[in-house]
Amino acid sequence: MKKETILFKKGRNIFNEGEKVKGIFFLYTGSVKVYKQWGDQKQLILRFAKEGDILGHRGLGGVDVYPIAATALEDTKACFITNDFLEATLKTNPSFTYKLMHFYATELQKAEQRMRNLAHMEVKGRIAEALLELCDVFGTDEHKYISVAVSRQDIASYAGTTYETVFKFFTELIQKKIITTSGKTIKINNAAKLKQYISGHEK
Amino acid sequence: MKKETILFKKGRNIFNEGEKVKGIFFLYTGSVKVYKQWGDQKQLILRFAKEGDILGHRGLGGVDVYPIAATALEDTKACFITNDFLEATLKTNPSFTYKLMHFYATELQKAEQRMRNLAHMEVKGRIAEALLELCDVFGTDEHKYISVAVSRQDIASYAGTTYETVFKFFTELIQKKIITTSGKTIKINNAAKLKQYISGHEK
DNA sequence: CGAGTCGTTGAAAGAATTCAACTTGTGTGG
DNA sequence: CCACACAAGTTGAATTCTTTCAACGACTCG
Repeated sequence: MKKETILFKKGRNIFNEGEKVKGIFFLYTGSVKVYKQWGDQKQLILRFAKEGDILGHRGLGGVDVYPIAATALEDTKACFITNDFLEATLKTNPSFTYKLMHFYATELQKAEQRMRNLAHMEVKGRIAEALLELCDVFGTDEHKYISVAVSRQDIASYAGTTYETVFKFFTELIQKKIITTSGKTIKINNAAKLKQYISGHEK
Repeated sequence: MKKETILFKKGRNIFNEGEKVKGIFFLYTGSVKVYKQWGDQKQLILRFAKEGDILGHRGLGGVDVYPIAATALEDTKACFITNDFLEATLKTNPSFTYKLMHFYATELQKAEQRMRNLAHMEVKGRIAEALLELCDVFGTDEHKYISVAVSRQDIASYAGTTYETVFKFFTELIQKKIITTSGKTIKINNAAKLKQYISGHEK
């Protein structure tokens, strides 16, 4: 037993928080949200992943249960790699280990950057950041719309705020023509103005 | 040039955010805060480190400047390891690389845990968490006081809140005899009650 | 003995969430 | 094809939590 390709339908859970770690995934196609739960209702989305990204690597630290959950945002194909195979590869292929270590280091930096933002940036800034991040991760289609339809609830969960707050800020942004929406997809018209909401917040 | 031991006086910066990465540090003695700046006045403390901990390892991800700063909380001795030496060790010693990778994976988990807390936990919970974390990292002296005197400002920066808010909550905790203070040091009398402020927050 | 800093406190202001209502859309069954 | 029920989208107002501001007393340093 080594690798196998699995298809996850849109909305399906790939793995759950607290579930025993069985291995890691490489995404072939599709997109995924990775998140942590808080109470019943609230979640914090840690990261969006797309083709080429690794998933479930958080299972490698100490404990043997996933500290996070992952759900497919659209139909997603992933290659599953068992722990045994992964461990064997790490042992025989030091340069792979080295690369993976660098990957972790980068992820850590990003996580800490975001930690600071969650702590000190105001909500509008965090939502603006979330939009730019989505654009960055998923890219845009031929009409400059963000390629994946992410719900406002998910944007809220990513920015660490509520659905309504996102909604109200979106209304403001649309009025100012900084973004445009069409159904569930979003277009950023003016990234520069969006970034103004982020800035270093000096009074 | 390989390793050298350096002494940092209390309050001294070990390295600054944006500074070019020169290597990493292992702490022999003392304690350190690792933080990110926000604007002029605000900072978010990411982590407290003590003897035996690694410092500056965030410099390994992609960019070659430290994404964070570190300051000694008390007189601290550290062993400095240059990048060259570190890289050489990583290349010749795969099991070290493997361990370092695991270390990163664990740090990443902790960071994401804390991210969720910053996003969804209310302030009192975050302060309570900060106290328990301090206790966990630094341990207590013979009178059960936390071994290192950390300023309330630093606790605020760790919990992502303001000095005054920490102060007021401390007053409440002291009244309820959940903690005791003596000068700048703190004793936790009732960890269980402190944890109540953290809980899963279901209404 | 001021000047200034730090610790302490209360009150005001502000930001975001929550709540509740209303509108729109969707689907089901008559 | 219409009527009704239910879910989802939209909005404003009230509430809550936290921060900010300002003032006061204590304590330290020239």
